[in-house]
Amino acid sequence: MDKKLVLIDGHSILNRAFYGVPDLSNAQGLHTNAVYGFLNILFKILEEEEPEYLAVAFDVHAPTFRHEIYREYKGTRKPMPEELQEQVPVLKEVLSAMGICTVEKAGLEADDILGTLAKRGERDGMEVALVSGDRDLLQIAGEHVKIRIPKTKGGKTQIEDYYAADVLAAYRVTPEQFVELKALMGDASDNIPGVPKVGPKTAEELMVQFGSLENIYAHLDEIGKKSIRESLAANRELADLSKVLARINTEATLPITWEEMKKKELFTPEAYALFVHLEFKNLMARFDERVTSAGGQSLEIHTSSDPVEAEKAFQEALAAKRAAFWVLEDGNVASRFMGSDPCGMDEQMGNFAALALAYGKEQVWIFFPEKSLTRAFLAEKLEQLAAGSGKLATFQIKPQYAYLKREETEGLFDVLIAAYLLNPLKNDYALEDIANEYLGAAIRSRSQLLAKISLSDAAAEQREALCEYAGHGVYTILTAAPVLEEKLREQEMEELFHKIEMPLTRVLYDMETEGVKVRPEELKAYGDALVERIEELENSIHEKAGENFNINSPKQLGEILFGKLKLPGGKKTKTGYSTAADVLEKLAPEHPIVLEILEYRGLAKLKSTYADGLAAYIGQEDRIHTTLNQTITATGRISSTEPNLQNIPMRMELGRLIRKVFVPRDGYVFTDADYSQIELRVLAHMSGDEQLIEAYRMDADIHRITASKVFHTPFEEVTDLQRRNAKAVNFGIVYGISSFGLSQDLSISRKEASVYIEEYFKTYPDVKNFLDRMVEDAKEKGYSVTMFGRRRPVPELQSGNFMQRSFGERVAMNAPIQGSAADIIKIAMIRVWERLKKEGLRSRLILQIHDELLVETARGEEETVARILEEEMSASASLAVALEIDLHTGNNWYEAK
DNA sequence: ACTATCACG
DNA sequence: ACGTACGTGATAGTC
Repeated sequence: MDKKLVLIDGHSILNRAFYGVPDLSNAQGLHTNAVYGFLNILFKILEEEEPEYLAVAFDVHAPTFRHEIYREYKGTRKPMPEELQEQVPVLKEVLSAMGICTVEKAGLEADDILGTLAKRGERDGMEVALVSGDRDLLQIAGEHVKIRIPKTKGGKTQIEDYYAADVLAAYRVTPEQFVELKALMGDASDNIPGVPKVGPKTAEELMVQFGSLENIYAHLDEIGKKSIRESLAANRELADLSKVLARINTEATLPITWEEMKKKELFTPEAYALFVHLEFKNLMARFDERVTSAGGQSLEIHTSSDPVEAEKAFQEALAAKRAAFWVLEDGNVASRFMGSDPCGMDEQMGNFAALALAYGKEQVWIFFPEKSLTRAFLAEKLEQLAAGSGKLATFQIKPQYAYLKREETEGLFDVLIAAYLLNPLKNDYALEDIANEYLGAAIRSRSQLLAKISLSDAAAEQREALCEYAGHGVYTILTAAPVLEEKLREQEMEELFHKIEMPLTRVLYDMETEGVKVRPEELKAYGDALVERIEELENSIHEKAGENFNINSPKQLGEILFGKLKLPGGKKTKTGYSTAADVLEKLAPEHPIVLEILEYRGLAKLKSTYADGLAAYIGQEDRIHTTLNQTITATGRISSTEPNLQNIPMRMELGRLIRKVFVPRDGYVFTDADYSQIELRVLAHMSGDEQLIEAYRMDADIHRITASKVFHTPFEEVTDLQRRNAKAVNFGIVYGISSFGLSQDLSISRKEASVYIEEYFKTYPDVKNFLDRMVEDAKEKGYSVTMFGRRRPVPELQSGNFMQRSFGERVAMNAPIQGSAADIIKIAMIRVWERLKKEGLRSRLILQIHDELLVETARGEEETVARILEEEMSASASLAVALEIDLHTGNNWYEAK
């Protein structure tokens, strides 16, 4: 069989990929979408062709790229965007790491390199596949030269192939004639002038009729159209010049040999490390070669189910200065409580698949529970280890408290939490990323090693893979912990880590385990009541529309409203008309169907997300166990998932009623305490604005005071509208004020909004100074900082893009405020939790909703709990203004709020 | 897997 | 001129 050669037009494919793949970037803010897309195309081609030789050609000076759309509209060059520019060297680095030959030469365009190599390959008896996004290359097509043009269609890459015959079929000219076709019609983006008045259509006709430029000029008089004939006659030189320009040089001198272009092993450790850095998760799955965390050498992993060995290993770990453990278990909190009957500790430990232990110099053990080695025994050993004086690290400690019952977190170090604090912007904090980022080591990921099988199944069926996963994982934990600890110290987040985040892991574990009781029958009844009205509305809407359609589909709804009913729409969104609530509200007077749609939407939301959604999470004893995530948000807030209990309806009465199904257990009541405007108070404190601080000292309605000051109106005479506007400005300030945003919120002109903001800043001048300083600082340092030292990187501030930079500015204003408030309530949670324990109370903290804590309070403990909440929440930070608490009790969440 | 929408602070 | 308020998560529809 003939040898195969694949040639790739580097810049052209990178360019294609850039516009075809949605914006991606890694943790450092480096854009990666084009490189990612390029590699996808590359791998697809390699799979299909399986070539022996491979080269990628580049222009020496990055050309000005031509985006199709711009070419169409403007016919001019568009400068290469910075987001793309920065990916060129990255791609070259990746190619080099994979040992792929890149070819570039001063004075030669990539086209010429490709043409030369393609022809050379053909002469040497190779099958050539030339991959480019540029149709100019079609002139190179031949019997053994296939031009492959990738097209991205709806996320999928399809490739058009052209041998010489295909070019003839598609364009009615041979590849050789393609040059002259282009010479006639010209190409503005390539600076080929062409013949005036001759466009693609005319050029094609002429070439089909006459076959060549030469022949066209030999038979000029046979051309029917006078204007074309005259233009051709007058521009002979231009036509000839264009032909020279359009022709790709296939005889260039390139001092490169086939040997250099030989494809080598692509999946090298260097490439793997780069992919980790670029966060190309699915591409990393292609690496089969063994890469390890132990400095390239393979790690010796001991496995055992023998209690004597376990005892010995734990004793050694206890004697070591540092140790790491990792309990591998399946499922989340909720899964521990999903069965019908309340199960005992033994059964709850059933998820426990293995325990990994690492200490000293590459001592790595993995214990698999068996009859002789019980989970309870391992848990006991773990407990003893944690009670020792050494440092003990782990990854994601929260669920592991099921086996490590201690309430103190001193000496414990969760590398997940540390990695989050060091960069809260990441989507996930997998151990392989931590190994790469902080140790420069490469370990294989769970998906690579175990695909989608559960850990307990892996323990039974894929023990070897599980051992690599657990062993390298725990070794990474052991070695990364001191690195992360040092970084936390450097970045002055040690205290935040040890005093707030680590103790909080324990608090959150208890809250999750405790859960919240609901009344299933009432939830069901609530849902049934909704269905009745939903069906009524559905019928009425379909009747008014004159046809049945899916109201839940924005697409179909848009067609009905703006197409069939001809309502004045035409507003926003990329995919079509917007049917969002604010748009529909403005449309309500136009047609009675609109109000019904709005009501339908509201009810459908309550039914699907809350009535039905929550019901699916009810576990033993009618309790719902949410997962409280500590490493999700950019600002330091906690988030709640499966289910989200931080967005239970509140603002609208009908939705709010669902809170009646959240109830305390028998013999208990709810105590709900929330901070009054904590973010504004944080702003008053951090800015030190005397006026704002004074406003809070007056102990009156803050929005009314603000309105009074901003609108120069006596306090008593402030109108509701004035108060509403002042409130919106207060919110706007916290979000990182912009006149546009405020005008949108208040439905006023941007000018008016600007006036409000100006007046606000005149009233509170140091708030303005503070916000400016926050942006300035963040710009200089690259991150924002909260009162307790929490950082949030703001890479957008460096962007050349106005929109992105403006976003960065708003983030820089908001993050210190939202983040400090998050710090404060976290401190309060820890203290409330500790007091409840210390005072031997039966009451439990069960939920946090950003500025609010919900305590399931034992009857008889109401006053004590109220006092604890009041005291700890107001004392959790010492601000220039008081931290006020609103506190209520009730027999359900509706009453207590 | 992505988009639109909407629930909360 | 650019076109957005800050931070989340769940659902349904669409591709």
